[in-house]
Amino acid sequence: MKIDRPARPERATLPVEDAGRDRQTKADKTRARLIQVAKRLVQEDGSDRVTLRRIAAGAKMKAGSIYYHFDSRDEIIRAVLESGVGGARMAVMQAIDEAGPASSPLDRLRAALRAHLAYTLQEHFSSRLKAIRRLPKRLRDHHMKQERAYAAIFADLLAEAQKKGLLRSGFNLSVVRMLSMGALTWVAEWYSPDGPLSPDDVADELMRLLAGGIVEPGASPIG
Amino acid sequence: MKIDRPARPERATLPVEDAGRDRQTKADKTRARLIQVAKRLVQEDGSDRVTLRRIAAGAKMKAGSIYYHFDSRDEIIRAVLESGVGGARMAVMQAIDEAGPASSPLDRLRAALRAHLAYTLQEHFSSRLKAIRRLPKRLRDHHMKQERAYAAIFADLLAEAQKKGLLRSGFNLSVVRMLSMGALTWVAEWYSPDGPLSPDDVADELMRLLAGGIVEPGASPIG
DNA sequence: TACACTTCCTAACAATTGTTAGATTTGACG
DNA sequence: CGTCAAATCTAACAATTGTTAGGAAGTGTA
Repeated sequence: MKIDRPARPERATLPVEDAGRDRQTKADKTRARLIQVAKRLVQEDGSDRVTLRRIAAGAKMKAGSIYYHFDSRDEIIRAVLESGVGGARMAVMQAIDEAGPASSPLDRLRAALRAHLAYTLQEHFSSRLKAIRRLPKRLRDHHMKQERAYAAIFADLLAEAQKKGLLRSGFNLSVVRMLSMGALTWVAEWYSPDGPLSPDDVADELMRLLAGGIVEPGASPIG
Repeated sequence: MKIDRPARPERATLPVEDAGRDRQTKADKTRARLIQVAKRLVQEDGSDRVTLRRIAAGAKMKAGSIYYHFDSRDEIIRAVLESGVGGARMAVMQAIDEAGPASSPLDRLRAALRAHLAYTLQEHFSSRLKAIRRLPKRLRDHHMKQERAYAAIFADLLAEAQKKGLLRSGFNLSVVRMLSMGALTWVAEWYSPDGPLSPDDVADELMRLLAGGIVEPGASPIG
């Protein structure tokens, strides 16, 4: 369908979110707006189902005009993914920073889990976008890189806690981390803002689980 | 695009999987084969991306012929969903039965979690299909019914354990259940059969987590 | 004013989709 | 064999998709 690409307005793929201080000015805002609209649509309906014409409509443009800002549909989706994981990363790291370096790794972990879940539910991201295998392969690689960096945050917290002797032995922390992240990622599929639970409640419930389990000590020694 | 439906070969929507004993005979097999092919395709690429022409090709037919067996594409997807959740349900219930009624609820829970994960990884279902919100609304309702019945299995096990005094108090078992199921559901996104871990290993790790948590007793009392 | 550059639109294209009507094949039974 | 229904195919349809070429506005500079 497409074979070659002719000359096109060059446009450095800048971080989109934090536009530093040297404002490239003017309607790079349009680019940001397009990403924002695409983001919302992807959140609502999944990365498939999102068409260029719907994005354009949401940004009060016509579909063809998008190609002035992006080279292809894939690049919009990539930008959306980037914005999503990047945002979560920043939110989590900020939460960790706010806990302070003197805090316990477990407290920082709780803060991180809270931030992660809050962002996930607010932006409704993980459940829709992290289904990486569903993405066309071309988008997968770049996205998984970011995903790994994000996962490393939590891995570091767990490793730190272990190093300080706060954790029981016999656990595969990598598995524990992925189980935990999966549990939180999946929250978006069942959580209702109208219910009695706040996102922090859910995160804390997981943290309690990690802390001591649900089983009464003494009952059924497993593992 | 479509407004009305003319007469069409009637075909009772039979359970598809267990064809009882009164074999409606003959190429209802074709229907089953179509579902099977669709199932595989959905597993591989997600319920979008699966086209009638690909299903037909996989079943060595032409796209138009599918309409002899199904009224629409939606009905194929629905059949696939039904087959998926139904299969998981049967696998889990069988695992529970095999544990025996004399077993501890926690042992039955472990068996159920194992069976759930095994089915999930084998059929690669949850990660692809349970993203219910992504489904067109018409398919959602019926599927969520089945999903609720499936979730009830695990809810019952937890409730039973609680009734027998095996669980610590202060937990929202509903949340715990959904966190746990989410954790397992998400395994399909990161699990690799080539790695050192078996599905049962992962399920057991979660069970250990539920049992006693990862935190050394005495460190950082949370909640 | 005119010029040049940026931004967007119009109008189409080729491809693919779900779907359908009608013809054709298959297979069992007389 | 012939007959009739079941099962599949052929060939198209309307709609929608990503994409593109070329033109039309907008916006500032000389």
